[in-house]
Amino acid sequence: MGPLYSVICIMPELPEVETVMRGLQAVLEGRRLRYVHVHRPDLRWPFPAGLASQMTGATVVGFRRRAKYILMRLDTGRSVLIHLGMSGRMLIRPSGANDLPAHEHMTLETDDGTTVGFVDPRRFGSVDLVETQNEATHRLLAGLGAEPLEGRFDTAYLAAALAGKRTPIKAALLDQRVVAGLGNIYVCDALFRAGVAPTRQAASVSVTESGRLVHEIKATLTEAIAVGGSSLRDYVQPDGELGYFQHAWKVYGREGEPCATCPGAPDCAGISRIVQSGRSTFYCPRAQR
DNA sequence: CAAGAATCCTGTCAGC
DNA sequence: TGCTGACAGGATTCTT
Repeated sequence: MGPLYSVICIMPELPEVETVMRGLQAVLEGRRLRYVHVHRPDLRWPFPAGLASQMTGATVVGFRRRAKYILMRLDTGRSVLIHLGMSGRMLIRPSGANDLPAHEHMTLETDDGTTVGFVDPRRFGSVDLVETQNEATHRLLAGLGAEPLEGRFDTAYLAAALAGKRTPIKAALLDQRVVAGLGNIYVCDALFRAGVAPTRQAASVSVTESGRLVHEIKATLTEAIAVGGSSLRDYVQPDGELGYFQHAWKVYGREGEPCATCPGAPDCAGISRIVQSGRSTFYCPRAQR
């Protein structure tokens, strides 16, 4: 792992997926795939039958993101549905390349000689094929909640989704049926910025607080996407890594550090870590109520 | 029906 | 030095 990962292992959430997708767009859109190969039978699920043969010879006509899924649309009327899981990344390299990188499970080569490799050590990622016109009905996409950056995700939507929920607000925001694309890192940071304690029962979050959460979720994601876009030239790092970027989380991974909201306050013990639903939550018990 | 636990996987790191 | 075990977590599946 390079210096990008020195702080903590970076997981792809919505901003990372968006940035990876834009990077794929830059190198693949309009290109014909002259070589496609899968190097093992499955990731999280089996690769669909005939994946490589259905992609080979096709031209990539566009990209779309839904939650943490990337849809690569082909001129055959089919889309390739990609999820990066927890450790998935895309590596770009010149064609004719040497050895297969470790954990590269799918390799694409375009008509201009660019090679794109899907690398995923933990193999929580997935690849599937879906008819482009039926994308929204795919089993992995059909039940997803609102896109957090779209207008449908507003105060009224979130307040309605939280009403009656007995689960902690942290768990509710991680539920992809409520809002699609948030992961542990951005939920922790958005809750901190909105001043809402992650332990609060979802139904106890007021409409006003729902509005603050909506605003901070959008702001957190938008800022991260901006960092991802601006920090990369053509979205490809010198080492070929695509779409990942450094970002300064306000609370995630910062147990014991001073809280940015109440620095120096005698009753602020800094950022705490607790476990909710088996996952780490980072927050400030003083600043978040 | 809802909520939480178990599950998949492997690189990393703390502890002995 | 090298081994072992804990840990990280997205999303599905299972259990309560």
